[in-house]
Amino acid sequence: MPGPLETSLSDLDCASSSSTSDLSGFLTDEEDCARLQQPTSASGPPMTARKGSPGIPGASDTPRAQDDEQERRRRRGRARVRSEALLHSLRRSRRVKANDRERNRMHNLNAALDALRSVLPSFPDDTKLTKIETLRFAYNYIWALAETLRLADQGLPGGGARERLLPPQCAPCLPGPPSPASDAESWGSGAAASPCAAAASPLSDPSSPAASEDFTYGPGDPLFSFPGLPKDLLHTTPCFIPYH
DNA sequence: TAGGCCATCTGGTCCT
DNA sequence: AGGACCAGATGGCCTA
Repeated sequence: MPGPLETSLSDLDCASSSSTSDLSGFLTDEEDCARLQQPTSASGPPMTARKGSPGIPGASDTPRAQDDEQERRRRRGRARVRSEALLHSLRRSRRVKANDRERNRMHNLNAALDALRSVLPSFPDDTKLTKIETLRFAYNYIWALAETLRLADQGLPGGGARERLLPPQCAPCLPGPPSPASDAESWGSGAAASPCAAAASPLSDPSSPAASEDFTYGPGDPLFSFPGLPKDLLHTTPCFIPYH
């Protein structure tokens, strides 16, 4: 049976962890608490190993000396449980705080992604782009806009050599001047591990707006509007697809 | 029901 | 020491 001190400390520890909104970590907490609430005898081996060794020589024979020894053991046991509980409590509170910060950090990241989604051309059916789609789409969109500006500066109508229209990440697909190496992994896992992989079959995905027969884009296009973007840009840029 | 996406927890590492 | 960042694990939800 745990003494009053052990019980109160363990209860305090469990209460502190359960008072948080942290639910998934709660199970392990309960296990830890259960461990902490084990009877003092459960923390036994060190105690039994010391049996009879300390104390005044010759005095442990009397009943009074045996009582004192037992009391000392009980105190040591209580102190040990108390320090373990405090350590656990400290670790737990740090973990809970770290979880809170991490949650907040991810919320900020998601908010930034939402902000990014809000400035990207939207689809009519209110489909929310996934995170990876948002990033890919944003990349392509920025590139397309930059390309539009560049072509406008050159007085070109929007056509041009295919090579010139490829974003740097697609360069490995083609012979030509070197450009920054693409990091295929950064484009996520799955079928389209890189823009180049996506470029292999630009219109193959029937769910892609670009695959639709009546697909158009440009000012006023209800499906997939990239304001001011030269129309043939899409068809000359295999990487220019929001979906993989 | 399998697979994709997501939120959350967690422990490790790096930075201030 | 504490916070930020990261990647792995896990479980829930949704859809084909």
